[in-house]
Amino acid sequence: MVKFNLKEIDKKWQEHWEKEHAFRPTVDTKRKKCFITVPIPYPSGSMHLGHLFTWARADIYARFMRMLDYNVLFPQGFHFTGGPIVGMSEKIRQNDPATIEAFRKQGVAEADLKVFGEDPKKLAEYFSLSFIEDFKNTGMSIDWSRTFITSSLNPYFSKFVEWQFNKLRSKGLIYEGRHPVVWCPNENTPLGDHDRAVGEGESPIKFSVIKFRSEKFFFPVATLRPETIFGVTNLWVNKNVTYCIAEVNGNEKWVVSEEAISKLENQLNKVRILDKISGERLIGLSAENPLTNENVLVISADFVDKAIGTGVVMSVPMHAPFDYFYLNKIKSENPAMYSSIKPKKIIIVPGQENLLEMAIKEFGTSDSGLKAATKKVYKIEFNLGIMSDKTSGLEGIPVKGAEKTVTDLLDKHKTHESLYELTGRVVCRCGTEGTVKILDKQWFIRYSDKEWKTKTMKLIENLKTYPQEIKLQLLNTLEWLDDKAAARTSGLGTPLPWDKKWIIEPLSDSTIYMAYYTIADNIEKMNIEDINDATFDYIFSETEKDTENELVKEMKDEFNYWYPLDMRVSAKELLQNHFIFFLMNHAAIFDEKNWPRSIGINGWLTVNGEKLSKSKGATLTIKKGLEDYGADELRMIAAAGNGMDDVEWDPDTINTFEPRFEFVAELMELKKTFESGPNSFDAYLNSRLIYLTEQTKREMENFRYGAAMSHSFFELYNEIKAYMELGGNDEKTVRQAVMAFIKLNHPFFPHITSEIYSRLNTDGSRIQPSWEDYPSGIRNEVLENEVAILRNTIDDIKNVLRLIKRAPKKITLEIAGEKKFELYNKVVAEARRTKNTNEIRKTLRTSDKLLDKLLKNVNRLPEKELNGNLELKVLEEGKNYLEKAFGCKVEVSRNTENERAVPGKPAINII
RNA sequence: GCAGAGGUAGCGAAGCGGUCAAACGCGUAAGGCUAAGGACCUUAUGGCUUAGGCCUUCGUGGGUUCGAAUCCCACCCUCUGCACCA
Repeated sequence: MVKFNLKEIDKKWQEHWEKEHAFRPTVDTKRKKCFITVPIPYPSGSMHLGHLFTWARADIYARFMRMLDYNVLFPQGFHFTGGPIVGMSEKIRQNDPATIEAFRKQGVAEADLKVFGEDPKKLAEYFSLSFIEDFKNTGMSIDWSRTFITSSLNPYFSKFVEWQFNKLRSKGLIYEGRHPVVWCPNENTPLGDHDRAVGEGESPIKFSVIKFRSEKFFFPVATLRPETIFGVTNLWVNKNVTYCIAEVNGNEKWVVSEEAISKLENQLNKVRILDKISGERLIGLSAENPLTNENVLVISADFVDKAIGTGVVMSVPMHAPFDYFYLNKIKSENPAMYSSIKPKKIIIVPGQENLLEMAIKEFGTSDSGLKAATKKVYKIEFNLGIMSDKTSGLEGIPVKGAEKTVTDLLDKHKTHESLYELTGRVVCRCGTEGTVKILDKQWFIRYSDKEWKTKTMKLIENLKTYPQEIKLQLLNTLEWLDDKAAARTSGLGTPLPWDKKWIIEPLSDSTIYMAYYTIADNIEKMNIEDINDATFDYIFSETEKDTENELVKEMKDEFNYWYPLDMRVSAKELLQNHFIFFLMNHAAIFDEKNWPRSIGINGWLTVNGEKLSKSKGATLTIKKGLEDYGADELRMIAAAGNGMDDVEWDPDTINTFEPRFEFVAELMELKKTFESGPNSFDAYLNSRLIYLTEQTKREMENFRYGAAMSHSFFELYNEIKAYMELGGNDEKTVRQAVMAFIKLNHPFFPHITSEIYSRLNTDGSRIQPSWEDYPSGIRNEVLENEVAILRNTIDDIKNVLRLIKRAPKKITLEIAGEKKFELYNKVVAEARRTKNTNEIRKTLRTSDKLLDKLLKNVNRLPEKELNGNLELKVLEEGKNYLEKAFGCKVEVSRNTENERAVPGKPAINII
């Protein structure tokens, strides 16, 4: 019995690799190279099974490429840039129970916790080291001599990022501008999705503010549909709301709700409150529509919300259900005063003339009903509506285009501003209501740049993507990609070189660092003061200026050898943010020959139906996993899926790992019992080996490890077992099959395969398996068919025995005569061409019972012709197995007469 | 809302025009092996069937084809991303 001590084997080989520097490649221009990366993790917690899924895939790729004799570089750094690490440290210092509990759960000692609270850097370092340990313990073939951290904590890396940003700026791809963000007024910081207690996904939306002039001041109304200004019949205020009269930007007096004041201020307006006035007192005033110059009345309505917009609303009854309903209401309440107000229809939807009335009928006049009606009316009018003849000059143009025309017109009259509102309620984790703030003098990367996008499109077209579909998604993302704020005022990171109060934010400083790996070890040997933009220009560009500095020369050589990046592996959530920036920045900064070659994207891992997010993952850490399982066993996780779908990983699968390897290893120890004397089953197994090797390789190359492993691990194992069972007993064949098993599975399970390989490969010619001598050649498909027939026959016998419910005394198998095989093979040949039975009948021009039978199930015919003599031989050789399995005498013969004997289906007689 | 991916047996997951009642794995059941449990081995696992057969299935409803899990159309449902956030 072979028994493996997996823990010992893991340790043995990990130490071996470490000692040999097995994964620390050097520049060797004679060899083909392969450069692989996975996005740098943010070390704010422990590595969990979700991480392992992605990294195992990268490592399998790395090991596979090494077996194909590539010089493989697979380095790994850590991302310190950003806010959360600092935030966590802060929370620990404040004794936040939830945060502290989360760290304790991951096994962090109290003394360490204390240190985390004092210094965020220590926290990040702690988890970086923890990651490295987990990577090593799971057998990741990472070159640790090139690891680095980001942010100003690593001045060398900061120099590199400064070079990148200076470069982008010099190409005109960075500019200073303003930008609305969701803002926490308490913490004075932008509120990202992760910082919110309520309102994930909500964002600022731009309202038009149109100013209606009245005698003493302006009524600024906020609207999402400025084109409806032609249909305004009145303005709405709320009599129960307190309004402010305020001087805005020095020269105009506006009437707005009290709540609107801080919004205006946050959005870069200078506001001075002059007076406060009850909504009641605004009723009855009139104001001038800036486009139509009509005077409209100010009326009170309860639905006007002081917190939305300016607290002043324009009423467009024919296109807004709220306005329609409330106007009718006050008209009926006070006809004398308001009956003269006549709604105007300014948008026509062909075929839906009574759209608004129908919508109100459909949803009712409750608040929620009117809301639903509004949604419907807006949507239909926006998409299908056409401006009517009551819209001086805009008649006939679609609503879709009218908005811009109207705002342009209003701008010309200087009666239009804008105001951002949130698409929904946002509450900060600190409990404060979020709001919109416009950040001034913010730095942007011009990702909207047409020329840049075109260049990137070219890059993406030449990029190999696994799976294929993600290329389309990248191109689509490129289309809507807009400018991105590149810096913030808090968190770790590298300051902008020309404006040091800004810190470059994490998604922007992590776009080209893969190039940094090629120099990461050497650059730290330099004096930091000697490094400047010229150094990097020299290293990373084509220019062949000479330099005295040998070290810099070496870095240039390293870069030239290793770049471009051959493969980048990640989970799908990074595709439309990190990956697109990564590609765009490469297009901008590097020469075309250094653009990335391929990317591999995987889905999310679920375990027992649960997604492994950061919080859930805390309970499924690698450290916990390694307590129960060997490294290779955990690595079976890579088989969990092939494409971008979320994949469920079933830990029970692990149970099948050890017995299979034990069985395979045992085969070699038992070799003395093998008699030599190859038979059909040897040729059969060889043929299957060739097939499964081809399949495995193909799936490996396509980055489909689930499929690859199912061939290399499960199917191959089954084939070897079937071979033994049917009576194969040739030592050479078994050895070859075992070797194939070891080799094909080496990328997945490097420890145990190395162990078995080293035991088998006693001449010591090779330390690590290679694909150089994997089984190859031409398959014997006819033989494969015939063995399949033997197996089907076995099934059929069992089937029959079950039916007759008694033990057989004797079984005879009669194989069809040669004539039948001739006809059969003719049909098979025809069926390859067409499966149309009438056509086959026509070409063969024979009528025969057998032909009828075959044509009845055309689609069950094999691809290849059968051979009667071979069928006889295979069944003869399977006789031993049959006799043993069924416990009776078995006879195999050829019988031309037996009606039931059909090629591929011998007649079975049970006595 | 926009963009992309997907819905297959008890579960996970292959298959992407014809050897498809559907690979492979897990689970479950029976038998073997065990002092026993685990592991392991054998068999079964859509339904019916006393001779290898038949019938019904691949989100729902249509369509194309000699033939559809696979192609087309519509609908329902799920997942991912949508930016200052790693």
